[in-house]
Amino acid sequence: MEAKLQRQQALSGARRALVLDAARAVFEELGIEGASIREIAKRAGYTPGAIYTYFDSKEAIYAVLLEESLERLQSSVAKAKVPKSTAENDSDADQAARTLQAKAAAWFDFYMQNPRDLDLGFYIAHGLRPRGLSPELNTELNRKLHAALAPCEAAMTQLGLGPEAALKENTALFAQGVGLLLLHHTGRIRMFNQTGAELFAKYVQDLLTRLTGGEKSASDDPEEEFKRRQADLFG
Amino acid sequence: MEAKLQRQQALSGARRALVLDAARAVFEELGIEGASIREIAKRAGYTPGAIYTYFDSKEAIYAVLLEESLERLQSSVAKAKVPKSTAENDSDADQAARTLQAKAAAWFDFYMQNPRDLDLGFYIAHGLRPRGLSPELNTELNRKLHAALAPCEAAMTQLGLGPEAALKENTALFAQGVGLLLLHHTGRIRMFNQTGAELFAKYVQDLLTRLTGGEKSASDDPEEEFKRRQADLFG
Amino acid sequence: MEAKLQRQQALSGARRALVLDAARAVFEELGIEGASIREIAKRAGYTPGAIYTYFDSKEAIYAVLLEESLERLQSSVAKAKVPKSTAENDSDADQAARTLQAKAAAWFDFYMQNPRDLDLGFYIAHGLRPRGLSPELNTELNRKLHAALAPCEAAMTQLGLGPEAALKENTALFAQGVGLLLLHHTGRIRMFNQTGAELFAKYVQDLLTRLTGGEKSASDDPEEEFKRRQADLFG
Amino acid sequence: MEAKLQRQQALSGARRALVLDAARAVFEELGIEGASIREIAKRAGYTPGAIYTYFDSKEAIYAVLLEESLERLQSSVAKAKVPKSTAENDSDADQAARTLQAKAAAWFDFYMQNPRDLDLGFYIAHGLRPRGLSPELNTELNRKLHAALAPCEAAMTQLGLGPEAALKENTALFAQGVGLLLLHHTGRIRMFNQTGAELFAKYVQDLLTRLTGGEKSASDDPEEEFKRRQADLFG
DNA sequence: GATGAATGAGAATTCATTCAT
DNA sequence: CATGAATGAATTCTCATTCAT
Repeated sequence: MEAKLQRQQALSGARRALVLDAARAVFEELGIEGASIREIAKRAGYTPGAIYTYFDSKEAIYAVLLEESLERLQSSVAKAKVPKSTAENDSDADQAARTLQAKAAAWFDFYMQNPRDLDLGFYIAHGLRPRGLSPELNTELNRKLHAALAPCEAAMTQLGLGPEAALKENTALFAQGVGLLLLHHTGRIRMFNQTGAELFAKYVQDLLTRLTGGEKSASDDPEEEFKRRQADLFG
Repeated sequence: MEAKLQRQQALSGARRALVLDAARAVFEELGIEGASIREIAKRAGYTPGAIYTYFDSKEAIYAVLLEESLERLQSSVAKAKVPKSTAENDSDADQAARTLQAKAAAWFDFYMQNPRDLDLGFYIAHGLRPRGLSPELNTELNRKLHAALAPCEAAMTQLGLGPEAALKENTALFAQGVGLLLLHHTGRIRMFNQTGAELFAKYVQDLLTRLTGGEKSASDDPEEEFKRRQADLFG
Repeated sequence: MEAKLQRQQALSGARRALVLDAARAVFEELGIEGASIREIAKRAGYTPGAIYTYFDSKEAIYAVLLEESLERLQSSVAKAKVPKSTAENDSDADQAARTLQAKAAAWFDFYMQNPRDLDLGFYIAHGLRPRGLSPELNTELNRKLHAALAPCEAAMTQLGLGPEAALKENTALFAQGVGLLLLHHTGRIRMFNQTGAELFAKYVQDLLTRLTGGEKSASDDPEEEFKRRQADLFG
Repeated sequence: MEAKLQRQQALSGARRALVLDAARAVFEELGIEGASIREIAKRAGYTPGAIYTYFDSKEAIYAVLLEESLERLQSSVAKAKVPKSTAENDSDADQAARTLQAKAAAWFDFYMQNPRDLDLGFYIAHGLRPRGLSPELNTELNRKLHAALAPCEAAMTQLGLGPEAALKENTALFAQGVGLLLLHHTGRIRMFNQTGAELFAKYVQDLLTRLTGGEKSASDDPEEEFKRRQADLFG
């Protein structure tokens, strides 16, 4: 009996996942504006009405997808490896610097390779403004985004910044990344003959320089380090 | 006969402008998602069908509106006054620094106060990807955006950067601003307890520090300067 | 040019009327619950969307239909002929009595023969309670209903009732009629082995007796008069 | 085995009753239009499909509910107390008059305070015409309604009316009440500046006057009696 | 140049009902 | 007995666009 229940729940979950997969695929292909319950149902092999067995509304699907997305983001950042030092005199600050670089690159890279996830994040901001989002969910989503960005902030604290300053710098870092990603995904970055990744790496580099007073860099040779970071991003 | 033709063309242009005015008003009020040909027509005193006398499609209206928007942007930046020095030993570099600050603040401020223009800019990037945009128009739009941002780039060159470096820094500056604006308009910036304007001013400040080796600041007292900038932005 | 305009307006009105006719037919056949924009459009030879060229909403159609209905009701009452007296000693009171009988029979008869019009009247009372009805429209509809029932009230006044008493009696009269109509149209009246018309005539008769102190009847022979009324109702 | 069968039937009946309770609550709260199998099931703690174990269709639920409603109506009327006379010379006719008043007030009051029950009664007359109602059930419902109204009819007989006349008057009485209730529940009565209860009491009063030739009233002071009746209705 | 009419596709939901499990 | 899944048809309404007049 328990086994049966488990099987059923698994099935149910699987079918729900099927719908989510379909929704993801639709978003991927048609974008958020092109997505519709009709289309999602069609891809999932369902009647439109059947979707409502699994989700209360279209917005509810968006919300779940976004939650998932943020979880993947956080997981990506968490899993990002911080390179070990090759130098002898590796200080705590050096370690923190490498952490900042690695974690920042991780979230930037995530959105670089998953543009629709960025869309999703800003969709709720319907025309760049929030809507259809319960305050609780909003809080939850903020929490998840924060969690994903927290490692960078922690690294900055270790580099000597106070909590307020660290928050400020982390916000600026996030803004820089988001701006570059937007420019990249809209093709506007080409107009500047730049790549988003390159500029983001440079930003992080400059940030470190600022934070460590220029004395300490994450690598002895900034140029070399820069190229390594590049490779990391798209490796 | 020629006179008649001219008169007719002038009239036509005026009526076209009427439609554009209506469209602008609709976007301003209802946002891009809320806009519809019906609504635009109603406000212009036309029936929906009549709109197609002046524009081939809804997207065509968007495009023209965006062009206009970029022109206003450029004009705002051009008109932005660079403060005269009060110090005796005012160098060219000091002048360039003040220019950079003023011009950057100008475009940032423009989008801060006209969020719909930002929407418009990114709309064409329907879900953050271009659509309904001919390559020629795209090029033209890029040109106009570039023109608006050029003063900042020029100032950087004057501060000693080579053309490539200046372009790079200008791109980064733009990305930073766009990121902050996005965060601001979506309300996400509150999650960081920051204001976009403040962080943007800080970014420009840090940029100047980097460019002038820290010796020269646009103002003798960075803190005071910072507050002045703030006032500028929302004065 | 004027002729053209007139022709167009006539056409437009005709098409609008076409939709109304279709709506009326649908109501007639399917009842108010069975009516739908789809169905109305189909009968009118239109796409559902086309209906919205003529009416803002489904409720708007209902409203117009109901207004029309009340106008027809009023017109029916207005046109109802009051029989001349055959007696020599015909007083004003006799005349008023005959008026009351004729006018009351007129509105009762109207709803007897047009059950859907009664439905319509009470539809707005969605499950016996008003909805989707702007206060202005509601007032207007009330006004129209009042106008249709006014002649009865006037007759009662002439029979010596004060304004308040006349209003009271008219309300009771209307309630009696409505109740009987309801019983009739739902088939419940058969359960009483009665006909609505007969009972309504009796009510009016009794009312007259009450009002004239029993001395005066509209006819010298109540029974004969009663049968005449019956014939009137369904003649 | 029989015991088991009985137990099962009892259980089944209880569960069926559970569904009915839920349905009643839903109707009470949401009205007939707002009711849905889904909602009823939810409140009964069931899934929609389960409802079909107990009822063949939505309409079947309505029917049972209406039967119950009529039983409650009858019970209300049966339980209605007839006031004892305070006068010395209390005749049978006086007693009958008081009975008529009390019983009529009882059913009127029942529907006054339970508007949904009235809805239910006329729902089956979907748009004022029967549907989804088997002839047998219809007969049964009629029988129940009759039973509820019978006491009034009996009182009239005691007041001297022949069977036919009593039936006729009872029908008229019912029609009057139903008409007033409808006017009341749809808010239309306000348009006449009247209250349904007041007018119904007056009707009964007039009826008694007619039946007793004006000599006998249920009370010596009609005005006082009238006020007492009012209190009865809404006490 | 402009209108009014109309299309046809599409939007998100809701619903009573069925049925394998 | 009850569930959960699914259907399929229906609901009102919106929209960009076309086109004869």
